[in-house]
Amino acid sequence: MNVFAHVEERIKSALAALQARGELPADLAIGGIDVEPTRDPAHGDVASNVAMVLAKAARAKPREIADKLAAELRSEATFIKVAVAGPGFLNVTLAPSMWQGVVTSILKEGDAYGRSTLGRGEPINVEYVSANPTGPMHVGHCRGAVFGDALANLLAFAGYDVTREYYINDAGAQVDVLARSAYLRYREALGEDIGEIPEGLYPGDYLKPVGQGLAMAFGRSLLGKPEAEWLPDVRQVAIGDMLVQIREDLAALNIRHDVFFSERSLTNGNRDEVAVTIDELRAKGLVYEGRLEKPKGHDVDEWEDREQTLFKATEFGDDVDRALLKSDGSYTYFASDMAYHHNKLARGFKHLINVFGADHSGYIKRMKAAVAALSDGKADLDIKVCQLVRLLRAGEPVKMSKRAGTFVTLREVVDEVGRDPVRFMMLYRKNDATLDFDLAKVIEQSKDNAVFYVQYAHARAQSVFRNVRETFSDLDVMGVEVAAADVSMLTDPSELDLVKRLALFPRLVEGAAAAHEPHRLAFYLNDLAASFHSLWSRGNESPHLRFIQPSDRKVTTARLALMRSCAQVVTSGLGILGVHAPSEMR
RNA sequence: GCGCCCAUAGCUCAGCUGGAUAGAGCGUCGGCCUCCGGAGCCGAAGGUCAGAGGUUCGAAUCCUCUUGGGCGCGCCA
Repeated sequence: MNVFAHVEERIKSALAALQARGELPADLAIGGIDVEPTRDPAHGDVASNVAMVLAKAARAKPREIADKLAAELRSEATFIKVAVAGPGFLNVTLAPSMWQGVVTSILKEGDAYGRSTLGRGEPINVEYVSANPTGPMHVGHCRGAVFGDALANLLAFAGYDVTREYYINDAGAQVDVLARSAYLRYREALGEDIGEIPEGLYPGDYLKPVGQGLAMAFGRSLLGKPEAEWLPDVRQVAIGDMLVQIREDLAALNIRHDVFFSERSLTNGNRDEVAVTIDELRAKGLVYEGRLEKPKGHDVDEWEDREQTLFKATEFGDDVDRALLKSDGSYTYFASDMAYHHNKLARGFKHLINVFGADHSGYIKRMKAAVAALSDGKADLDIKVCQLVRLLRAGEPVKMSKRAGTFVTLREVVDEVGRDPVRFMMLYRKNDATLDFDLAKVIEQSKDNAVFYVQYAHARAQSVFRNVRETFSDLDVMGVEVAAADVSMLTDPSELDLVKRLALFPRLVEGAAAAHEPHRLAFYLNDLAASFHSLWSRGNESPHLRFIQPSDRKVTTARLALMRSCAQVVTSGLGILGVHAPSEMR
């Protein structure tokens, strides 16, 4: 049961009643109504702005409408107080049974509590990570990976049919560099002294095993041949090895993708999907041969003013038209990416989400333009940009240089601080704000650290479940006696405070899913844990508020029900974030 | 030069797509362990929401400008 939905429903039927009696215009457009928790308990439990929103269209004063609605709603049995306040807020105080009933429904729904039909089962494609397959994942990839994964979880929880996708950039010049670098390691594996790795090739040691693997597979057969003969084979092996490693890195973070989509596959088979896409755009009159102006204020060496094949991105809000072919006639990355999105649309996705790193933010407009053009405006693309992560250790920046091979890998970070803290901290911030990630602080188990704070709440609840067996040996915490507990015994303000927080969960899930903002969940869980810990401490001061009351089985059962529903929401919420809810912290 | 993102308490950040008196954590100061886990709880101090206009019943939130930071700027990916 969603209490906010319940109130909204009652308000709407009250409006209908007023319209039926002619007290409000019959053709009044009902929209934009908010039903939200009050910030101040003095305003009751739930507040709505109905009257203010409808005032103009109804040509009446907000307070007048609110008064009429209030009169109508006072007969509602689940409302114990309906008041009009301020500029025209409708403040509703609910009967305690409404709140207590939340506990019962959480236990009834179990891990389905909070799930939503917002997505109506519609397919949605979330593309994230998509790191170049030229090396192990480094910390820079970490945030986008965790964000995309949590967002995908959240959307699935909110009723979407989610496909998690990784775009493999295996067709450009970078993978050729990878192949050359691997070939060098191959020669090294066969005993040759390769000396310093030349400028422009990847120096990392991670390619040594690739070289050894090539030596095993090909023996000396690739030696002394021209590059054109060995490069495709070496490239394929190297990319394959890199992808294996990337999947392992992702698995360490509990991340998995449904589809790994190869850029090369767009042009590999009988059908050149890039050409098809460009033809389609040409048929729409969106492709032309032309010249671009040299960008101002930015040093572009060797600018060559030449005619090229361009996509009319400016017709869809981009700043300039974008090139589809390079000077050597091959496709630009953007052309391939358009074909890739054309492919997504062809697979039936009308909702697309791409997770980008901050360094790709300049790419947003052209990508949105591409999807708008390809789908004739019928599909939506949301691009979530994850800002940079500053890696610190005890306040000092960790120095990284990709050239010197001293960049910190994702695996190193996960191994050092653990999966749960990494995931939670990456999500405990808006995606478009920069993030300081301090390796020393993240493992401190204190309130500084929201992960442990939230997990601790769950562990404490589990601890009570263990302890209760000593008092009521025949009481099964997970059984029907608790599920059917008399929740009307939950009357203490701090108990109701926790219940109200639990009641917020479904509403929060919908808001976070609609906004594509999983971080809201992390903050919610922190607040929920605070309510829980507060209630717990009340028991330290007032023994009659402890969960286990040896002399009162009914009260104990009711409180166990509350604990169980809280543990359920913590588990569900952390689950969406991909964080484990432990039964003990020791 | 242009585009995008950011600016909220001493510090790190929320603020539920425009709601009522702007909230947490850390830090500072003061309290709470004979019993369900003190990795916790309770309280106090701390604000020109960068600045100036505008939109309206109502703005930290939306629009314009200014200031100060970050990222990016034909054929790289």
